[in-house]
Amino acid sequence: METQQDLRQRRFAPKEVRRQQLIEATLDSLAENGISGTTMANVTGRAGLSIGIVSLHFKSKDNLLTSTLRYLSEEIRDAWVNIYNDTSLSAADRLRGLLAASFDTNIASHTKIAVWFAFFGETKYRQVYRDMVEEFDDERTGAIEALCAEIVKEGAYENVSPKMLATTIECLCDGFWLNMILYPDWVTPAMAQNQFNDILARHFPAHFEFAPPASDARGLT
Amino acid sequence: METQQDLRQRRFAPKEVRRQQLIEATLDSLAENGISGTTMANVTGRAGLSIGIVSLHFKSKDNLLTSTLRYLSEEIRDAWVNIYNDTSLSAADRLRGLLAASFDTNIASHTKIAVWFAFFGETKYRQVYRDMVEEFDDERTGAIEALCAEIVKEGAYENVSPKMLATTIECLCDGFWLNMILYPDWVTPAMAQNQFNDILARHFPAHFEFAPPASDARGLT
DNA sequence: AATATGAATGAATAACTATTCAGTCGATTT
DNA sequence: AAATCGACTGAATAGTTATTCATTCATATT
Repeated sequence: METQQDLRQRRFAPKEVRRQQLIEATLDSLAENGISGTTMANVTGRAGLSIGIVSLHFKSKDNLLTSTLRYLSEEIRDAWVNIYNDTSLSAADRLRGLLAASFDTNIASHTKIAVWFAFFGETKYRQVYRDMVEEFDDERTGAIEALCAEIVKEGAYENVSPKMLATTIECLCDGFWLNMILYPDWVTPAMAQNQFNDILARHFPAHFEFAPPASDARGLT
Repeated sequence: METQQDLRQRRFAPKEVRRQQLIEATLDSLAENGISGTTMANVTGRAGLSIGIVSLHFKSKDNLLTSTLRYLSEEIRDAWVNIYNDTSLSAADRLRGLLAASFDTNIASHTKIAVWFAFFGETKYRQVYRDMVEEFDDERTGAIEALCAEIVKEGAYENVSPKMLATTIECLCDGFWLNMILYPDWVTPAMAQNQFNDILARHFPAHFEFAPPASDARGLT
């Protein structure tokens, strides 16, 4: 049987294999060097291919970057949508699952988070991001809001605005992501999970439990 | 009397005026074009000066960027430290003031936030950021933690970890900043203030009041 | 085995950019 | 008024990078 790995090493491979191979090399280069340091030579060198290969499979560098962003955004959407759509689970479990998916180490690896922020760093690509991902972002915020609304209804909670809480959760996600790459030793996915749980327990005490305080007390100065 | 503005227009001006002028042009260029689009010609052109001026006042482009980051980080530190150090205010008011300063439109303008994220976007400058700002970041998180601890003591609140809450606040700040430049029509400084108030009211009900729900209810779908 | 196909190569090109530095020019001093 | 000073200029330089395309070569077809 011929594996993907074999195909990559061979001189000729199907277009889709090469495209994926180049996108992954681009992810690595963007994470390591940012947009200004990501050159064609760098990307193709990482992939073990020649300079000219990009113009063959993607017309231009710009198109390669755009395709890379599309790949990332579709990957992360797939990750949370599956859990969100599983209506056999309770709303609280679906919310827990959606957040867990957002900090899964495959989806939110150091490399991939760094690439997101590489795109956020320049107006030009921030616009590309908006044009491409705004719909997904809206969908995701809407999903979180819907889950919060369902939990509010179940628990007859007062003084909780699902829309407001959804926005807070989204912004907090982004903030954790940023601090995970700025200070990886300090901010970890486990910490993010823990803090989300705390926030949710404060809003929905019948649905979420406070974590035992031991893990945090240790860190107090 | 000779104003700063006059000095800028003249062929000769003191070094400090030129340095500041170049830093401001760099801020604008970084916000508009990111790091990869910020060229010497672009920066000096904006400042109405010639190409060679950067090497005269800053040795290199790299030094210009580093100096720009230092300027930003000192500016934001000055903004919150003044309020934090005013011990005539209550801890709750000092926390409110610190957060208000972080979303002040001079400190956290669209341009300046975009510049922060330009530096976060590339590993190389993320490292520069860490080396330069980590101390300030620690100081700020420590200040927020200390204020939270004081409020906890005042209110004899249980189940609130100052360290954990400080981290949440910091991450939420960053998340709001990002979304303010990604979706400026959706996420505004006023919204950020409102959400911080809600979070704090949930932790410290005797110190912070929930805002009237009217402003949010309008937005519900 | 000969031919055809098209994926892949990489040298060459054209465009761009940071840095340098000899010369310019307004202000100050003598 | 002449000389000095030093902030400023911008053409020239050296280096980098995206893009192109004639050529190479593994595989498929006849």
